[in-house]
Amino acid sequence: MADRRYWLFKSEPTAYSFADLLAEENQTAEWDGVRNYQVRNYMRDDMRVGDGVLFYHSSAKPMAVIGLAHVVREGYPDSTSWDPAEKHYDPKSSPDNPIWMMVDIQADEQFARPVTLQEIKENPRLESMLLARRGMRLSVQPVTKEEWDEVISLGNG
DNA sequence: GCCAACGTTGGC
DNA sequence: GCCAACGTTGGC
Repeated sequence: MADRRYWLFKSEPTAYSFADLLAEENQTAEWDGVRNYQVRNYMRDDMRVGDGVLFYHSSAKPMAVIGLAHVVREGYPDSTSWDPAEKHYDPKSSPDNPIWMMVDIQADEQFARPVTLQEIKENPRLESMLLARRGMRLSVQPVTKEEWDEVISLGNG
């Protein structure tokens, strides 16, 4: 697993929380609904089975990384994109020309305590985390090995 | 509830 | 191909 990569997935817990993921069968869910090209490209080109996922609650109390998951299925077409009944329906997408991708993730563990956005911003070892950057709105972000290790040591330390 | 940041859209 | 308008994100 020398080239294992790490990611941060954002979710508003009122829409989908880490507890929701834990409640799924096999603690596994499709990460559908992504409608941003940069994130689509991460999912299509860079994510591999086994990659680590920091699960982050946005617009929440607290705003924090709350637990860990990992990728269990690599990028494949997001079927919700061509379903008119879906919230994130995109008429340009079809089964023959999918446009949007999703991956599956499986929960590993909830942290002993949430690692808040505030402490991430205040931690010099995490100052380069994309999450802490002004205006950074990507719902899926790459995370370095150093950042991954530091966040875990805060959450479980 | 506000609004800055930023991606997307569409007129030209 | 430019860029103003618009919609969304997401912290504050």
